[in-house]
Amino acid sequence: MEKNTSERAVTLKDLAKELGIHPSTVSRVLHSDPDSARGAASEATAQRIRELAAEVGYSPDPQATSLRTRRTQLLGVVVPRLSDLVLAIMYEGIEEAAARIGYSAFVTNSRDDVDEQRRKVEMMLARRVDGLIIGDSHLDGDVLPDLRHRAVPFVLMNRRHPGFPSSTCDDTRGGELVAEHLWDKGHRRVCVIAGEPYASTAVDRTAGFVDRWRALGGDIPDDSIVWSRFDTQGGREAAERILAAGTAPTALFAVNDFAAIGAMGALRTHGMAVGADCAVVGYNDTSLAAELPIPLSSVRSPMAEIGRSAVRLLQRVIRGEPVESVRLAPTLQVRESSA
Amino acid sequence: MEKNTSERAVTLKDLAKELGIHPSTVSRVLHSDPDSARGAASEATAQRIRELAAEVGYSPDPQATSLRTRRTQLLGVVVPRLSDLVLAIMYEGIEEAAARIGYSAFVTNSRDDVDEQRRKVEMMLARRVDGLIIGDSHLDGDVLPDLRHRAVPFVLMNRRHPGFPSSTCDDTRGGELVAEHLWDKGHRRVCVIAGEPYASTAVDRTAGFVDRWRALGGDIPDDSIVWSRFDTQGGREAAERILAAGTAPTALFAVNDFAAIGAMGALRTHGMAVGADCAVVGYNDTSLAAELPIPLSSVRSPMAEIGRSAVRLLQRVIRGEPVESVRLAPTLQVRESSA
DNA sequence: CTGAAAGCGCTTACAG
DNA sequence: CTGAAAGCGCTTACAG
Repeated sequence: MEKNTSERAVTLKDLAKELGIHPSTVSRVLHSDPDSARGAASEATAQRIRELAAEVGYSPDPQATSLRTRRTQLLGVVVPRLSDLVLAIMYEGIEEAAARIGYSAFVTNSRDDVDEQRRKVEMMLARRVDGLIIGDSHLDGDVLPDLRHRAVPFVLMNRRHPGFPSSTCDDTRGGELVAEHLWDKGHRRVCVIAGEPYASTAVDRTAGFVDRWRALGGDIPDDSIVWSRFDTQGGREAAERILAAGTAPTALFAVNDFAAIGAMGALRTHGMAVGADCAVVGYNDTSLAAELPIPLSSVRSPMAEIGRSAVRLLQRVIRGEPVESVRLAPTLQVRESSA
Repeated sequence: MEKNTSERAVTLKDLAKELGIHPSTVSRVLHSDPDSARGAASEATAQRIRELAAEVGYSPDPQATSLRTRRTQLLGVVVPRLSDLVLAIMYEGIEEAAARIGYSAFVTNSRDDVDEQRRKVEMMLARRVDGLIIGDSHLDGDVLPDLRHRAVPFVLMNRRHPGFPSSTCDDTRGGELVAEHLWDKGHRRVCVIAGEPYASTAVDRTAGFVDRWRALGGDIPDDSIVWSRFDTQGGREAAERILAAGTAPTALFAVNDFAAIGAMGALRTHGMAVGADCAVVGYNDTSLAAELPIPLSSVRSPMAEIGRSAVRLLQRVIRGEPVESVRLAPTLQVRESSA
């Protein structure tokens, strides 16, 4: 039998015919793990089968296998956008963890649009994924109860939602860390570039900061909290609004590194020196933060681990085991922007 | 028939039984497009079928369909890493263009490692994708001839390789644009942060710059070209090497925005003002460039369009039609960093 | 216009 | 230890 280079892939039947045995025997051998022959076939037969399979590069047709077993070994992942570095890193964690347990990850962008999210989820289900990792959950979203009602195995990632299992950073704690740091540095007039109000990440980081700030005795009026897009431009616009509003703060907390970078740009435009005139702290400690011309202080969240942990969580859900949400601890990296 | 909320999905057979007709009739109707009944069934029957299908939310099992048709409607995409913003944006273009023609995109990271690349390609083929978009081609790579020999439909994206169809930016032209710009601004002592020598993007951008520079009458010794990683840290390290080497250049061309940002950091560390003391130009014009504290000049490449174009190219390859590589035109965005 | 049959490539009880 | 059969959910010639 030649190594296969033609159109048609080698099938179980081809192997069986070549060896003069029944396809079911080949199947049995190839699906029990090598050491435990488990009565699948005699060791001699098993060896002949495995040798031939390796020689011709046999790879079972996953469509046929799925049709029979009712499992696709596919994990669907829905994120707002992979061009958000934070989600891209989490996805790398997902891909790695999924591969380790025999799944492939299948990812799609929803642009943080609820209609698109619903369409993409349906697309994933139409593809018959074994489970779903939702990375774009909205606090007011209604797709989750529907998924639960349809008994679809799923977990949330990055953003949490009360009542559903999730793998996230402890964003409340992250906000607290920033409040403590800026308070210690003597800042008393601070503003928060808070992100999108529909995302738990934004809400929790902001709430963690504000609550801790007030507990420390600080004052922070509501109009010091400016909701914004998560990206660089959103951060710049939010900072512009803050600086236009009157007395400039001595420190800014942006709940996202990219928003923080945008804010740094706005400060410079207004002739203010980042660090000296106004401290800036970001969130996620993306690889850029440490390398910026003025290195950015940032809350480090274990992004890849959040992705890996989501996979482990989902695996338990698929198996019907009880699960507990995971909230991973953040740490603060202090750099020149707020030193 | 109730809307399906149980474990088992509704099948063609279920629909047929409910309507008292044969499954093959249901299949025929559901697969011819609505307006052209094309003798699939009487209009009356067709209508009943479509209504019931919509009512119960029938979605055909793609595994069963694939097994029968020998097509998965899956496009495999291999990229170095989605956490590289450039690839993430290209992937968004791929996803959109693929959906438009009835395919789903299935993406994986290879970390720019040749072994990993081979593994990931094999994984994609084992999943029986209908075609492959290779975004991590190495100039010295040998996986491409093997793929061609096995008659796998594939195209390259972002990085080209002589003899294989690709969708890329005209990187040579991009390098030329930068040379012309810096020359016009009066710079005569320039260095190139050149990226990885195995990537055609790096090689072409650098060659385009150098060749044009010399054609303009400029001098650029070989040790002014410093190979580097594509990321921020790689750019910083390269710039450090350049600054340590002796006479500082008056301009730096980094073949990647992130490398350019790292270089800006290194300049600042050495007390040099970006723009005033040393111009910096990047490549790709990622969303960050315009929003940086010192806005970065950058060659704009049509990233999403490169992805979309790769899909169209691949579709032609899958159909067995002749294809021509696509090289999309770049434009230069001049900003404060080199104004 | 519609039905009946075969078969895509697997897995999995069930015999023997 | 191995074979034979059934069936997962589709599509597609082939009849009539």
